[in-house]
Amino acid sequence: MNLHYDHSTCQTCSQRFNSVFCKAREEYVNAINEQKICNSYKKGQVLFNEGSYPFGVYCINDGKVKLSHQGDDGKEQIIRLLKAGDVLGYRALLSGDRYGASAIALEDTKVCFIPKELFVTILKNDTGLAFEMMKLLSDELHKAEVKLTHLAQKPIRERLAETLLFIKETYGFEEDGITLNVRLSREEIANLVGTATESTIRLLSDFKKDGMVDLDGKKIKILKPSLLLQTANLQD
Amino acid sequence: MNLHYDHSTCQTCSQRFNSVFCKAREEYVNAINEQKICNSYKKGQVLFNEGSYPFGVYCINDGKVKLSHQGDDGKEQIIRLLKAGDVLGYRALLSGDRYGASAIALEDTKVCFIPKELFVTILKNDTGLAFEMMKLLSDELHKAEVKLTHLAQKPIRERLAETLLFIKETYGFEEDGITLNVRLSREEIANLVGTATESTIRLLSDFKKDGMVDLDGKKIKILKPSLLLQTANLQD
DNA sequence: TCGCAAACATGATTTTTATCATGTTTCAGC
DNA sequence: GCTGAAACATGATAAAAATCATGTTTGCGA
Repeated sequence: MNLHYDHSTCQTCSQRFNSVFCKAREEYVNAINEQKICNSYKKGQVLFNEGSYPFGVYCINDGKVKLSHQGDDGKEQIIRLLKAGDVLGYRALLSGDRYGASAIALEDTKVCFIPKELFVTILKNDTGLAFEMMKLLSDELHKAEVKLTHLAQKPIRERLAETLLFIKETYGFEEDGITLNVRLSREEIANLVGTATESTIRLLSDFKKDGMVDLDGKKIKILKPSLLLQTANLQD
Repeated sequence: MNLHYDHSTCQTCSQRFNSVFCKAREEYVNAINEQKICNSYKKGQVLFNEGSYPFGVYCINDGKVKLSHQGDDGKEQIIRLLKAGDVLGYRALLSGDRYGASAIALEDTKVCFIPKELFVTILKNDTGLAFEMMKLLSDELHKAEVKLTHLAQKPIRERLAETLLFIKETYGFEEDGITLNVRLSREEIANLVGTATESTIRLLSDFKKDGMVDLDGKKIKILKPSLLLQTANLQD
């Protein structure tokens, strides 16, 4: 047991400067602190399932989570990658909808749950937070639209390079400064890129041959970010 | 000049029951009525350009507009189709960002412009409208995520069928009850589906052979919606 | 209404990507 | 450390889709 970890108050939460919720007025931060429910999820465990109704929002205190949408043929499509400080579950709640995707822990993860009523009450009374939520939604919408365009127009090689850079941006490196700080299977990377697992494996081998990355099991080292960026062929 | 058309007041606007803005409190509807600027755009004219900064939001009074995003290689990707009552330009404004896409009139279109300051003031003071905006953003985000998954996982034939049904849902039929009530070039349909123009032309011919649609220049008639739906292979 | 450019159409070919098959490695659990 | 299942890897093949080429139609402006 890790005695240094303490999520008993939002005031001492390790994410108190990262989350959107830290932008709420103090009285509401206190209310969240009183009503939140903290939970731990082991790698692979499900926070919520696509198709079920939301009863609150989640804030990641520590760990990593994937949001994945089930395609019509049952194939997974990873929609978003989330890290400490990120909020999830708000989309369905604000739409008044079922969850459009499932949230699954990519590693052992600590999460605070904020009940729907409290979340809505705060949004109603705290204009600042409401604007933050609108900004968050707008940013996500923009990212989705860009990804959509790339999915429609770019070859898989470019999309894989872009995805590796995206993972780097999201989770960063380990202490060595080159190893991606997350363990994703080839299949998960494929489901992020939107391609077949074999194509991903093959292209990763190519990237290794080209000296852009190094592969060591699930560990992926980014050797030449600039070459990857060039391969991704991003203009905007 | 059409004497029957009158957009002088929001109270008599033909879209006063369709737009999100009609959900604002009365005092704000009056404020919008005073400050809005109405404009007409001819087919092909640009309402705003990707990359420029927003200074307000637009509400379509009459007509049709496409929102398209420029891919890295300059190829158009149509992100959204808009009709009377729809609002556009809010995404960039709420993100504090440049426009992520250009808005172009698909036919002669009448639009009301609402200045940024007014829009923000109303959102700050009218919680109901703020929630409506959050719902709007959430719904758009959900649609984008579903489209993203389909783009990644479904073959072009299914996506074209889905797109035709989507156009039907958005713009409906002409008086005859079968002709899609919008003129889109094959290239535009391709840029909506995310494929090459030739592939779209070929598949439309196939659909015609299969008796699902009829083609008469740019007019597309939906003969068998149920067969199209089956071809689209939608589960959700 | 004539001419002409753009849009539409279709065949041939090439490229890209998925699928299938098969072998190897890795790693969790005994 | 052994073992078996899952993940990784790679070659061969097939399918899907883009591109290239060429001809036809359409519709707009002079």
